Amino acid sequence: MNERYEFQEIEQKWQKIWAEEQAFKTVEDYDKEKYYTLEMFPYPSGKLHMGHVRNYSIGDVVARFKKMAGYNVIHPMGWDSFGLPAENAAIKNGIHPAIWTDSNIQDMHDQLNGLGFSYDWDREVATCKPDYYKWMQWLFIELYKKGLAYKKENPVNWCPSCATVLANEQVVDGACERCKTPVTKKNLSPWYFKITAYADRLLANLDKLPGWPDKVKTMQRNWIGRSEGAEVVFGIDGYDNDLVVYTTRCDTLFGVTYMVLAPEHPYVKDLTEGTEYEAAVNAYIQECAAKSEIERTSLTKDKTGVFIGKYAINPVNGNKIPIFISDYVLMDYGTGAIMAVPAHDQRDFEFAKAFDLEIIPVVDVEDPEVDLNNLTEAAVATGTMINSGQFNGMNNKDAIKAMIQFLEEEGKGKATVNYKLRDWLISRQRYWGCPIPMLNCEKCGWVPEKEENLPILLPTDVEFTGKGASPLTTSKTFGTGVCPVCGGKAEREYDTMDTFLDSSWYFLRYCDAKNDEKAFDKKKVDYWMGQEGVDQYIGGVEHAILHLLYSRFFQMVLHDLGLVEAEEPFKNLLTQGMVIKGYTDADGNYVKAKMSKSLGNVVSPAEIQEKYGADTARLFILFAAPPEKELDWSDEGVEGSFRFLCRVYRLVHEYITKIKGDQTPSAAIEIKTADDKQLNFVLNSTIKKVTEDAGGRFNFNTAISSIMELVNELYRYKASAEMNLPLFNEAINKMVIVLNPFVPHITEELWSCLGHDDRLYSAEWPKYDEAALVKDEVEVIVQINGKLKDKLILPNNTSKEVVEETARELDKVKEAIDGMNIVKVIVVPNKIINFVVK
RNA sequence: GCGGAUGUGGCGGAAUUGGCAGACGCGCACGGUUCAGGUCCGUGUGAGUAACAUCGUGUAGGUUCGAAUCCUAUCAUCCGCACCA
Repeated sequence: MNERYEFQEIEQKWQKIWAEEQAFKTVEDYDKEKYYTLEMFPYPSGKLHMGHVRNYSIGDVVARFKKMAGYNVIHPMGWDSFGLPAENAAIKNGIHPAIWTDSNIQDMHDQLNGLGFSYDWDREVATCKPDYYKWMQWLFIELYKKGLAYKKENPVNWCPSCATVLANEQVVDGACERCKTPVTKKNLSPWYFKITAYADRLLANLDKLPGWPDKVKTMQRNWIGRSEGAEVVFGIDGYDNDLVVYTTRCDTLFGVTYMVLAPEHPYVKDLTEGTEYEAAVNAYIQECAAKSEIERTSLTKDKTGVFIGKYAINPVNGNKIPIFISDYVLMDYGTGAIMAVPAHDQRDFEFAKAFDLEIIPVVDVEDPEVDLNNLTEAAVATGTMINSGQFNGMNNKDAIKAMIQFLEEEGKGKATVNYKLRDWLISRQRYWGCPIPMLNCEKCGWVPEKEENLPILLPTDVEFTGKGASPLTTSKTFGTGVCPVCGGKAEREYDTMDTFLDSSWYFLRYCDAKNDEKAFDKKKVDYWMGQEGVDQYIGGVEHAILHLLYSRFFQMVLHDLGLVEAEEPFKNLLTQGMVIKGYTDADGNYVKAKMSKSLGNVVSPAEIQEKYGADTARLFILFAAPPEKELDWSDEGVEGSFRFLCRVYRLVHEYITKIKGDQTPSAAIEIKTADDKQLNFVLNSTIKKVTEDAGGRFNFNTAISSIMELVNELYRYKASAEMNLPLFNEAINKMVIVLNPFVPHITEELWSCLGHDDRLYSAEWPKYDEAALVKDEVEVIVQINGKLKDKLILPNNTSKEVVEETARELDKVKEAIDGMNIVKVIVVPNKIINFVVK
């Protein structure tokens, strides 16, 4: 055994051995209980960052622990390898995206191996490879056949910088989620997935996911945005069509004093054409269209709009009320039209004030501060109905139901449910993505490609300019195909798929990654996924809505298609916190922020690995904070972790010649002295703690701290007079095993040095001895009125009576109760005695 | 505005069921080892006091024999959503 901890030598040695021995290869064993550990696969940018290292270190501990605990563990890794950076690199450097991506994958593959992660590389997938995207295309067609994919012309979100459309979910604060460029509207005819058909199920199933963080579930609930209300039918004076609005406040129908349509509402042209209002209305529509999403949503205060010269008729009282258009009404929510009740809706109130419109209160709210005749803001509290005909006197909550019933009887409305969730726009006008396997035939219209013609390969004769239409249109070979229905000439779809499709089912492909006949075998997927999906999914919270919602949608669809058993993809979800680091800002203040190149507070995994080794990097990351919290990077902390590993290494080295090969079986180890007893106690409580913390609650920081306590105890013990070598040996061996999931290289090395021929990666997790955890003597806290006064050392399980008797004899207790009345004595055996005195 | 979280030493954090607040690590101080520095080993380290007392988990109340933990109010910070009718 080397005297010094030569981490680089050790790490390389064991990585080589693991590869040679195929240590992490997993095969289906249908009789054995499985455990699916999954970390979000990376985009192959070429370099790992600390966020990756944290994500994968957490996953690796889980995988290694569960394997040692006896599960058949699947722990795969792959590449989310379609996407814009590759294409941008191609535009900039003239390297083909495939070459750029392949080389990055190779580099990152090596970096992951360098950190000692226990992946089964036989299951590796890369979404940009034809053997993966063939099945992506197949799945697209399956969705199309089910009526879940459709093409529709629409004004869509367009990122001028990325030169592509974006899904609703990819627009953040009116800007492109990726490049922050303000999004504009463009009329296109993209493909959509009908995710709204699953809105209710996506919402309801969240209640069946207790293993997900509330934060993520709440975000998804808000995003789906279910709201219960009613559609109300208004007539329009001098127009044949009815005007349907959506409202959650049916109770306020008597308070409607005007109507508003979205500027894009289809009636607007009809209602104003050839009238004196046409010019002003068109001018306003132009003005709105020119505004970017940011301008339209950020200037929230000032309400604008135009009267269109027509009147609607209130179905409950026949009142004629003016119709306006305004951009505070959105075309893509509800019906694109609203009934305005300025007395009870703040937005309507602001608009009514700006346009000097009538305000009629219809709910006498339970708020003494509100003067209904002189409102300063909308009155939104609950209350009693007024000015509402036969509904007067009702509680307004009840009036909602009564009003809906009334409308339904009159044929003037019905109860409905609305969602904020929109259908998923999946077309992208870019090259580096999966081609959409659809053809447009002059005779037959849009038809799916034949299955035997899949995959539709990405052409290589394409120009990358970053401008204009989809790059696939520049290929001379790609565009024409044969109509699978009539055999005539058909034109291919030139757009590619959103890369979020690729990542919506990759975890299923891992279960059967090499299948070239199907997307995956159902039996294999059902084994690994089970009834409830991936056992533990780990990744950043930034995917709370996009990826995690899309994947749930996909899984449900595939479940409905009979392709998989599980209805939800991820049983348990852990969202790890960001890696942050302090730095001094321009004003000289020390602040903490997420590691980023622009702030200059980045620590690269490579430099840490070179200086201290992969084990130290992993240990520090796992020790410094619980996984779901932010991780504050500290260079001193890293050194502390390194020191700990040196300390462990030295301890083994110092005693290696004495304990190596000791064959005393655990059962034959005698516990003789008090020191022995103490060491045995610490050893077993550490095993218990690590088992619970690393295997159950995933609090790796406390698991590691308890192993540190064991090491400290071993250092204390070796100084004791009568060292019990078999016990010491046992403690060191078990310490090395429980440390293994966190720092696999050094522990394999020490295990081997200790004379074992087997490997820790396939070792059995140690059990703790309950008997060793029972102490002969316990410390009992003595309190007077809840304040600590003294401590008693008593035999374990001393009766309440004896505890009280003993405690009364203590000087400090005598002193405190002298001349006082003992009101009550509370005794919790083995823990505490409290005298309540007056 | 709505929703979700989080507030504990000089710092990262622990306290899993209401029962010794501050485990473990960093930092700092002192001692040993060393020619010396570093390493390593050991001791100490919430405030306060000569020592006790006492005070102490954002703030103010409350429940309880007993509260970091439960309840009410409030402040601060972070995150998400946001003209969703």
